[in-house]
Amino acid sequence: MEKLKVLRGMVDLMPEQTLVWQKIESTARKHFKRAVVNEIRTPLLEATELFARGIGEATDVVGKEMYTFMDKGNRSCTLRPEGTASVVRASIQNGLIAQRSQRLWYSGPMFRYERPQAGRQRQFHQIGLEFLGFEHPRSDVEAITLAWDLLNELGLKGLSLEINSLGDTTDRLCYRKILVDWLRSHQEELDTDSQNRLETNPLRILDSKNPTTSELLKRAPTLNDALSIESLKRFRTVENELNNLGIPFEVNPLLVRGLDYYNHTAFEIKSDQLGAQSTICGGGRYDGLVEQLGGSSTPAIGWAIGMERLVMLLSTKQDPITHSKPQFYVVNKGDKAESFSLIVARMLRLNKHIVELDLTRAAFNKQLKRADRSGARWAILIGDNEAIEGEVILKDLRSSSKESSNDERTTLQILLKRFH
RNA sequence: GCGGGCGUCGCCAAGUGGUUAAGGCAGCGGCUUGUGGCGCCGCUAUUCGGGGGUUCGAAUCCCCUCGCUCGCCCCA
Repeated sequence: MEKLKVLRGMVDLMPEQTLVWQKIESTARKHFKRAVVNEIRTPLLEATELFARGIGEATDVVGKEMYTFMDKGNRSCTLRPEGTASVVRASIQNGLIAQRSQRLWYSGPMFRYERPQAGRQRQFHQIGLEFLGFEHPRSDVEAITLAWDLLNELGLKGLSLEINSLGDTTDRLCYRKILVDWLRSHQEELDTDSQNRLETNPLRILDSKNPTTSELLKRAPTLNDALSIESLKRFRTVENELNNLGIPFEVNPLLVRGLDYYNHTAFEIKSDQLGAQSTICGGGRYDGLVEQLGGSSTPAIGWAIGMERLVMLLSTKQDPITHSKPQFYVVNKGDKAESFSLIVARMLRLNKHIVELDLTRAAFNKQLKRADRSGARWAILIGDNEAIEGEVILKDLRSSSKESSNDERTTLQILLKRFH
């Protein structure tokens, strides 16, 4: 029979790995709580239309990377490739923005049909933040700060922040025209991918990794040159406030984000310790999206962190997180003992102790061997004799004494009397 | 979708044409019928991702295929 395996690009997380994930999740939860950012959870599955309209038909994500299928009602459904569109949809639908501004965060799996490689799976996980209804550039700065501080709180080193301004819609259209005109005059020097993008998504050409193209782009007109006074002023405010906070950053005029909805501030946080996929956080302002998805005009900014990439960074660190070891390991042999051991283990757990119960019915010495390996401090030995008397033998596995007369033993006997 | 590397037991791994596919870890059983850590003994791949082919003979050579992995594209 053929072996069953996970789908390509999907990953099983084994017990030793889930510890790192739990740490990230709990750190993030606490971090957001301190900034009064509330959690939102939306479905993994949405109408295809949402992403097509929200993210943009011309993007790679929508064009070739979505998990899309027809359901039994003949509706086109898509496994969410990112979180922002869903959060905006949910906020509009539930009247969240109509009431007041919102600070939201989410975490969970996203799906993109791509070739897997280091730091990129088909099912991957993001922690994201969305500020809805905040217009002032200070909200950009707070959003960025929350990303930066979260990553630092997790103990990551070698991070760098890059920011850029894409301007408002008018700026972008204006620049788009300037750029396309300029690139047309150098069309022969462009790689084929970039030539295609001239039609579909010219701004994406800016962060092409093709060497000759990127060389050419050094001479191209920059986005900054096309910014209006207001947009420029806005961008300066972001820069100044980041400086005030002492958060180091660099302006990267070639930074363009892959999704259509961004305007004004765009940013990425990269790590120097990852492979080719070095961006661990990406985000920006998306003032037009809410309206585009049917809500009232609402300014917004957000970001997303790639959890797999975080995990890669945290797993290479020196101090590994380890599983909690049992305090008690219950060894039992014999029919009455087996029955009684269930009671003893339960009783200890009800009193907040960590207890591993041996369920194998193996020989005493085998069970003790396992007790030793489990890392438990105490072994509780139960045979039929003990079970009949309602007693147990407590053994300290660190010393070699058979029984010990300290507090643990006393506590145990008191508890036993109560439950027997 | 396109390139490079790799695929031998649950894990790590030797073996690169010749009768039985090393070894280590883990697991199981025993020495020790109710007392661990150490030690010793034994057991655990009719089979080398799958399918064809070459050969007297293949894990080892060839072809195809699948999977993993790294990179391109793109993105978190």
